[in-house]
Amino acid sequence: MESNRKTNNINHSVSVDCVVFGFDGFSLKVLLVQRDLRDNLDIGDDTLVLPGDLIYIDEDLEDAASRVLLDLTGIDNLFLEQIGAFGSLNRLAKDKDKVWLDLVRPIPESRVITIGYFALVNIKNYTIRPAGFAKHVIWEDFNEVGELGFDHNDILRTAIIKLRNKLYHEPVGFKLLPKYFPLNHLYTLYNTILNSKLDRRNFLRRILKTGFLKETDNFQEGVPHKPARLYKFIEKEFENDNNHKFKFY
Amino acid sequence: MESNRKTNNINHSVSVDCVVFGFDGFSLKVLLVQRDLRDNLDIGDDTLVLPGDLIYIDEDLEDAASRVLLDLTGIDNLFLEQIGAFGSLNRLAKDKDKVWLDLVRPIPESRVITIGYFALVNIKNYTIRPAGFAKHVIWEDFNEVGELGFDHNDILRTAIIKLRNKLYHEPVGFKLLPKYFPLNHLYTLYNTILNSKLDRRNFLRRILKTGFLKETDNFQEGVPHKPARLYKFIEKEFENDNNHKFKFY
DNA sequence: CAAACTTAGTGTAAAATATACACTTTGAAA
DNA sequence: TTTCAAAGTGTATATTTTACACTAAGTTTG
Repeated sequence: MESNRKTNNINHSVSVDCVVFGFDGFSLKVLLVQRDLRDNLDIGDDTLVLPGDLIYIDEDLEDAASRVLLDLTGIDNLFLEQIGAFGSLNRLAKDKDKVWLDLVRPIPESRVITIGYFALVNIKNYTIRPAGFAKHVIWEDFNEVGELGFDHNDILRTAIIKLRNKLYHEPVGFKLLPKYFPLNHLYTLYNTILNSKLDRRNFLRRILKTGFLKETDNFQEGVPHKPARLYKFIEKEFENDNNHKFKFY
Repeated sequence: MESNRKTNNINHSVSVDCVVFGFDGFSLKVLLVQRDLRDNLDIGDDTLVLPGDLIYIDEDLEDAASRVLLDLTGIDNLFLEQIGAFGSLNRLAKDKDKVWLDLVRPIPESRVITIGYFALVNIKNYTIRPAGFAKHVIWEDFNEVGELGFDHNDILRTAIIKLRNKLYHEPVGFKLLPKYFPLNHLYTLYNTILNSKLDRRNFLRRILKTGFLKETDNFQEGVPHKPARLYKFIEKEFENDNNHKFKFY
């Protein structure tokens, strides 16, 4: 991102790329950046890519992912989880990718392995970073994502699978919602992401039985129908090793 | 491994490390190598590590893992799955680790990120590679693994969690068994790896209902009791995206 | 102000699955 | 031919899932 960074403090073999998921109440969104404009180039390349960057030589992987997202959204301390490493030899081999690499990278021909991360954010919290490339950042509808640069479609594909599995086995859907939310928002979130139409009654029963939700005394406001009670997520211990027993849905 | 490899064909920032699981009928085993002897050093360092190596600059990640395991076991085409990337800044910072790096690596001080893989092998197929460092390779009982070099205990910890989750949701236990096996072997395998004592009757019923097992006309031989029927695994389509529905156990 | 509308919120019967046991069978060894 | 050890099968009960239906309560409309 900052192009004045000292070259010798950069690891030219390893980058991070981030899949940031958001939910606007209707559909699942992914944060994408326009790679051309991002670096103030003008090579007529409007290719969209995941936000990412080479890591510093003295930077932990997750810190690098955090930094990229902080630069981009101004939000710190996002929920982040590693997707895995992507190192296919031809991951940067598209013609357009090469043009971009030549212009931006000090060692354009070097082989780069990327570590994918995914983040879940409450889309309402997202404020465009005032300066710089912020205007070239978009929330793209997940189902309308086209061909991305590099191997980013692969990374995205892996990310959505991880997200779906997580949704089934871990209390993670809340991270896409504001602090207080009506149960129906959680319900549509599950339906949207899992691409299903769960039975509403059964969903509510099950989600409440998990014990991760606490009802509050607040209700929806400004809705043209009976306002629903707002719930909040209760932080509880959750052992990853036991997550097969846990059916969040 | 081969130290005559050309330095400029190596990516000095990225390595692979492999967790190879085996099952001997009683306990879960992990393949470990003695790092000192492996490279024909004599620095009085008997530290055990996971098999691994720097990747070649023109080598896919999984190919690198395969290569390491082929060198080690002579077995090709192992079941391999990525665990993730491990890139903590202090992952090579133990004193003993540094001594070893100084002796073996052309650029000992370089920061190395490693990609972990795990493999499941039928331990009976494992033949020690005739030459070289093979005698410094051991099958260690999983429960008796002590402090390993580098951050390899972290990698191992992540691997066992992945293995357990996989065992619950995917038909993967077979890969640790020979082609034909009695159901009881599968049963003890599950109990061993999951650290549980499942109800035998219910286990058998469930495992058969999955449809991934086919009975054969062969039976155990040389056992001092009623010989059990041998089963084999049926290759079927398995969608990773649907694996929450699938309870293998 | 009453009727219509929309989503909130709850009840339940039937089907399917999980759990907890117990018993029978069969080959080898004593 | 009796004993032993593990193979292999049955079932009653508890629990969970599924499928569906109804009532409640604000808002808007006529």
